[in-house]
Amino acid sequence: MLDKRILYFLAVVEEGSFSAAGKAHYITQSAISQQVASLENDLNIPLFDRTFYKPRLTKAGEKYYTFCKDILYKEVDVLNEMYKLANAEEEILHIGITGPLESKHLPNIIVRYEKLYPEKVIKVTKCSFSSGVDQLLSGELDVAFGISNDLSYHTTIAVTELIKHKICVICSPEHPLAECKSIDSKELKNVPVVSLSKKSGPNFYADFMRSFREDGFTPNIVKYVDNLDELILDVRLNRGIAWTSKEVINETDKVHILDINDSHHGATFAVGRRKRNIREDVKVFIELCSDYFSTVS
Amino acid sequence: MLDKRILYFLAVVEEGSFSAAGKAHYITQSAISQQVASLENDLNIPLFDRTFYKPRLTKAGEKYYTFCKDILYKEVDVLNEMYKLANAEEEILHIGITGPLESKHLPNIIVRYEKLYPEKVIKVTKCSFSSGVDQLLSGELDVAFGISNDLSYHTTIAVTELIKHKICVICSPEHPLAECKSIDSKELKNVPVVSLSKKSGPNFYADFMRSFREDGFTPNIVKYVDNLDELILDVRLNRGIAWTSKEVINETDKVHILDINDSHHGATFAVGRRKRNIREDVKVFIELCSDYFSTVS
DNA sequence: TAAAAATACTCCATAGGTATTTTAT
DNA sequence: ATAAAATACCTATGGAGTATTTTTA
Repeated sequence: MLDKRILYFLAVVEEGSFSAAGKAHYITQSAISQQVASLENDLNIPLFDRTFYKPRLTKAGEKYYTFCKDILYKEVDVLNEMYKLANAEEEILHIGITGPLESKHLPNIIVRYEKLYPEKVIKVTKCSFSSGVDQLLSGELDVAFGISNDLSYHTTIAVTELIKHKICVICSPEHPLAECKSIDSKELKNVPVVSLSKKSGPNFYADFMRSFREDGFTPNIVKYVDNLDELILDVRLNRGIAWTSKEVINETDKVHILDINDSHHGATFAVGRRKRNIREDVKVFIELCSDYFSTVS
Repeated sequence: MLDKRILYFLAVVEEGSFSAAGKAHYITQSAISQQVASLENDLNIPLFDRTFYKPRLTKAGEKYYTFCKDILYKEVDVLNEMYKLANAEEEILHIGITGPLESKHLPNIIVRYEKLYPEKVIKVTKCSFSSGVDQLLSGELDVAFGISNDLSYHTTIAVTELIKHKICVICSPEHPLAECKSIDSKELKNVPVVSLSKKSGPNFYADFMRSFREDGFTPNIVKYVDNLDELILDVRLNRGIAWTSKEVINETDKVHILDINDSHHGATFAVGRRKRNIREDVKVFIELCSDYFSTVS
């Protein structure tokens, strides 16, 4: 995409005169004269020797002609490559996961997705509730699983809720509470608690604390951790009890699960994407998630 | 000299936003938006992903950015080279010669010219009166020696007269006229004549024939030749007599020279250049010729 | 709240046209 | 005599500004 004046210049060279160049571009000789003169003026170098009947390239003009033609030829190739790039769909689907729920169910969803998009490559990244959101916003991730509240906090993220977590309390088998099957919230008032940190999900955390207020007490939090694996480990080591959901606990975790009778705690497992991400396969992936989880619960 | 829109595009990439690009070019964000959009529209390829707060290059956009930057870098070099070419003077002086007068005197003029322009290269070309003019007009020659009348025939040629030819008739030593030192024109009425052809100099020829009419008779031309060497040869071979000038005849030509008492024949030796050839050294060269011949005669 | 981009609308700078002169062929 | 280029002058298109809305951060 060269300056129009250069295209006129090239036409003068190729047509042999300003008038002929004008005809070739369906404009007047006058316009060609003016524009080429303006080009020469900007370059501060004469391109034509006008002392003959028809204009002749100066040596500088010859150099410029070669240079410009070369650009035009190369531009054709570049534009072709660009056209291919523009029409080639992104071949990677970047998925962010946060915990064991994804580990359990994601393979089933991916199998369906790959049937629809066999040429796509899937890259899965482990992240926290908050880093998942950040990476959605920055474009590093196409979809991120997590807690509905954290995903919903950003207006640019479209959230699709998948299943409601069944909130429970877990404790070490050595913990006194390991005797019970269920318990009332108030009885947990002074019990040492391990919690996910604010950093790992600001909204999850705010929600968590609000729920305690609604339950009518302030928890005795003795330790903060940044992810679920650490949380479960600390519970097993009997550092405290923890609020979590039944869905994320496995047999192998060797922790005791207590139902809570009157809790305001709650969380919804969801998947998010940037609203303005227009990729069709991303939307389809989320539909697949939605369909899958509707049959699971 | 790329399209202005491309410079805006590059600025958006480098400044990181349309507004910043506007500031960099002292125009509004609106203008940048419009022009970049117009560029994308012409290319029919999006250059930016506008779904984020700030624009991000698409893959095609990255390719285009690299391509355009590359052109800009190369253009700097090309313009430098062009600037040198534009300011470098032409190093060759093309001189056209027609006969022995130049062979005799040109070396003396060239010596003076070379003192003034030691870096110039001189190229000498033998030509006829008419081809000398043609080559002046086409630019192949910078200066051409010849007959004033032929040079003057073209309004675009500046003619500088050098010396008037002393017209004489030459004949073979075996010719009856070889007895005489001078002769009246009318006595040559029926004598066989060799003449330079019309082709070798249309105006010289027309002039030649007009002079005969003024002398009062039509010459008995038996042969036409295209240059002086052939003319002298034919005279020596006694094919006929010939009108020429004393200045172009040497001892070694072994022809007899007759003065003519009442001839209207005449010719002026001159040097011509294209009027619009603005080279200083060409003008100086002709001044040197003029000065030189003013001292010779 | 602030900053960015798009867009509708407006204005004017300049690309292009008209008419004429000059010059080359 | 013809065709070309330059130039003065004029017209109108499109580049740039203003104001506003929408969106992101």
